Amino acid sequence: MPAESITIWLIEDNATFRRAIMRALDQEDGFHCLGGFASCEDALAALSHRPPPQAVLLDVGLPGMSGLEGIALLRKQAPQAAVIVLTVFEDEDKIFRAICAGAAGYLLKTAPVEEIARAIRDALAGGAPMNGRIARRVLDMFARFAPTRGDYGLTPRETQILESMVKGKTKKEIAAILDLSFHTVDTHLRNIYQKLEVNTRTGAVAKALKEKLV
Amino acid sequence: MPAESITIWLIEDNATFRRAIMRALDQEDGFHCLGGFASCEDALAALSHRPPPQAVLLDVGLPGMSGLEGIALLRKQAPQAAVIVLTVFEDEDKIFRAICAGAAGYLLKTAPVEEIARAIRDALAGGAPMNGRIARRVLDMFARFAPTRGDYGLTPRETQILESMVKGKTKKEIAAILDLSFHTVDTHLRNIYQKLEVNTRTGAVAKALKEKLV
DNA sequence: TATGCCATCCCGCGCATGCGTGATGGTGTG
DNA sequence: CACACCATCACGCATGCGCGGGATGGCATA
Repeated sequence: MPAESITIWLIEDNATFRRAIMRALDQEDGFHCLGGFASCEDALAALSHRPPPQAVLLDVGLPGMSGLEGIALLRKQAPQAAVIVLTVFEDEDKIFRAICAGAAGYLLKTAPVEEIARAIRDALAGGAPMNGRIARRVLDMFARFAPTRGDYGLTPRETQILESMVKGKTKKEIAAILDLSFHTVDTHLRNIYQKLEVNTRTGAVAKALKEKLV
Repeated sequence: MPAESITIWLIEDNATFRRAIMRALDQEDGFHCLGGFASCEDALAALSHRPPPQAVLLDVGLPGMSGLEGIALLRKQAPQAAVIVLTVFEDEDKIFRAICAGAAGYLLKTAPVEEIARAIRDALAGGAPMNGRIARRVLDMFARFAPTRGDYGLTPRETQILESMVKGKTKKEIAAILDLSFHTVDTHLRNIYQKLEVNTRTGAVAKALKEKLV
């Protein structure tokens, strides 16, 4: 095999589909599909006695080990391999978890072979190939993460006390840390509760963390 | 102008670059670059007496209003317009904030006109065009968000109670909600504290939220 | 059968918390 | 000069909480 050819493994339980993809990729210029596995377990076992590939195409939704776990394990045993998820699922949770597990790209199974080939090259070049709709979903998820930085008009002192509270300190401890009277802390706390529209420290901490105002 | 042509505005302070891009895009098939602005303020003002375009190319790092704020305002006044960020910056914070503000895509200024054109079509088709490196960065950021989904071996019941606790409920309230004795909730709570290695409800809630185990 | 693990329930002590109701002084704005 | 807002401090009371002790029954696995 020529030095510049890209080594690929494919993990996909449907044997027909697997072979079809492997053959198609192998015919693409510069690709070498060296491994076909029906499950993540098989691929992981192979990693112990075979050199890792440069890219792994992984179908999530396999029998046995969840594909999501699979990504994490593959990434651990072959960190330099780019794991590209192939899936029929488009729901946010799956996408999110795949990305968190370290997937380098996320394609739909409906993608033509040329797109898959392009994606592999892209991933190895440091990119993150994604189907357009998937990419949009990722951005949407992202946008939903930090938008709720609500401003409740907390004063610096109140923010400071809220921070200590998030760390699990009691009023007495906070008073000691900030060199204040217990009563002062108490008053600040009440004002915080009012501004955050809560009436327990638990509620305040929850709101503070959820809305990232600490 | 033909019905199927795509209307575009460009916001870019460098007049030479702006005119070059506008001309180039206008020559692309199906594009109509109708507006060129030197600042977000100008574009926003134009929105009040001109129909919004389908896509806005926006250079962040402009004088006056920050480009990041600009995105949010544009999105508010012309929600249906796809805002694509054009930038020289590749740092995570800028990318992150642009995305949170609602950018539909993120391109580098070094991109050739064909790529820009493709990106606009992609964005309008519901995609999220991104430069490959940018996309990778987005995924990296994402992965860094939820890495610590630690497993503390909480039982279903304990998880359930932890959830209520995060909502700010007292032990008595939780008991009522789950139709349990107060004492039962108390015991579960103690077990939760032990497993999470905390000793206050505040600490438990903080840990639960930080590590996303709710 | 024994040994865990889980979910359920019970009592009481001491301290922390939430809240009502005050007060004082500083700072900045109309 | 009021007025608002902030930071500071104070007392008391009812309730909630953390924790030290218990207990029972169910359901697995060894």
